[in-house]
Amino acid sequence: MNIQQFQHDLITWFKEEKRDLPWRQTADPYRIWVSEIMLQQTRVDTVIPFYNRFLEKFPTLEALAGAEEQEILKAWEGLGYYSRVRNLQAGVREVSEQYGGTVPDTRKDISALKGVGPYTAGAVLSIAYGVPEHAVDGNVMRVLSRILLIEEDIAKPKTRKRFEEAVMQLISHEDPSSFNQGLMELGALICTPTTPKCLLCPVREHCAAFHEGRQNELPVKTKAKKNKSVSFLMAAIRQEDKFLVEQRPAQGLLAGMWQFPLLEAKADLLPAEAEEILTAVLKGDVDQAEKVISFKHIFSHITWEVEGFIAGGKNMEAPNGMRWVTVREMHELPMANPMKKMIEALKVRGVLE
DNA sequence: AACTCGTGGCC
DNA sequence: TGGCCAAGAGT
Repeated sequence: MNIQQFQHDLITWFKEEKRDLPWRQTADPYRIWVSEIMLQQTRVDTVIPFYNRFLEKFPTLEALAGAEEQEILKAWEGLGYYSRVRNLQAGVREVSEQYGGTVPDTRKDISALKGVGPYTAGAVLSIAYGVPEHAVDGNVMRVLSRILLIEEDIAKPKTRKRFEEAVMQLISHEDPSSFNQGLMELGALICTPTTPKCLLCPVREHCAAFHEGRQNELPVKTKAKKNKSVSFLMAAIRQEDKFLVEQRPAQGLLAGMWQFPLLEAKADLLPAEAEEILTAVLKGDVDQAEKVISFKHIFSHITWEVEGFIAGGKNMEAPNGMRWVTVREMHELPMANPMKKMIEALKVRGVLE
């Protein structure tokens, strides 16, 4: 492989064909950092509106450092992987306090920040500071597995190191940013998971898999195991003009998000059974239960099968960790999709505005 | 190393 | 429609 020629072909193509994305309009390390966190396991088209809103609300590192947790969660609502934004804020606060607000420019220092792993460290270093450091994501592993004909399983953690070493051999020291982004852009536009567009590829002459006609066999990636299912009872309990809501635990799935009371329960609950369970668990007078919706919500590793009920409460105190809120107040709270599905069902039913 | 942690789009 | 995926990190 002629490395100089490869760098030139990749970088020239990238500068010519790169998409016009919001985070390519800035040199602000904070903004590039935010984009890299949002883009983790998330599609570009999904990220764009979140990125724009988020930076309108938190335009500077200090603005994010000073925000309330509920505020940042609300800004992240609907994007998923909510620990990302908590870790991002923790990292930002550390930069504010330990580095005077300037994002550090060495792998050692930036990697020590919350939420900044090997990929994000290299991405921010190369894109914001022009440091020749590897930034190996799924795109890069796919692209280089083909170009270099690497047959190791990219689903295995150990394999990433092999690609990091490869990038350090190949990376341009004149333009590390365009080189790293070029590899990712190539993976997104040309060297796609299925049916790569080799005839449009700017580096196909450097590609070992293309020369052997084996581009469709790579990368090697073992399949993920499929997820399990759990049944829940979700209850919108109305008392006067308020509904009972609870905050999820600070750790784990959808940490810190708000929802109608949610209880693990058997499938196909009757309204009477739901009333009985709710009365016992909430230690209150719950009546008039009616089923509103039944839906599946598929997370990456688990599936919720939710049966949603509307019910009435009488002279109930809010149990620990729960609150009575008006509909207006409810909409200020960060809520994940299962809760939103229930709210939508209540709107359809005319229970909610 | 294996598992957790969301969402929406695609075929 | 179910499986797979998309600029990963924390534990």
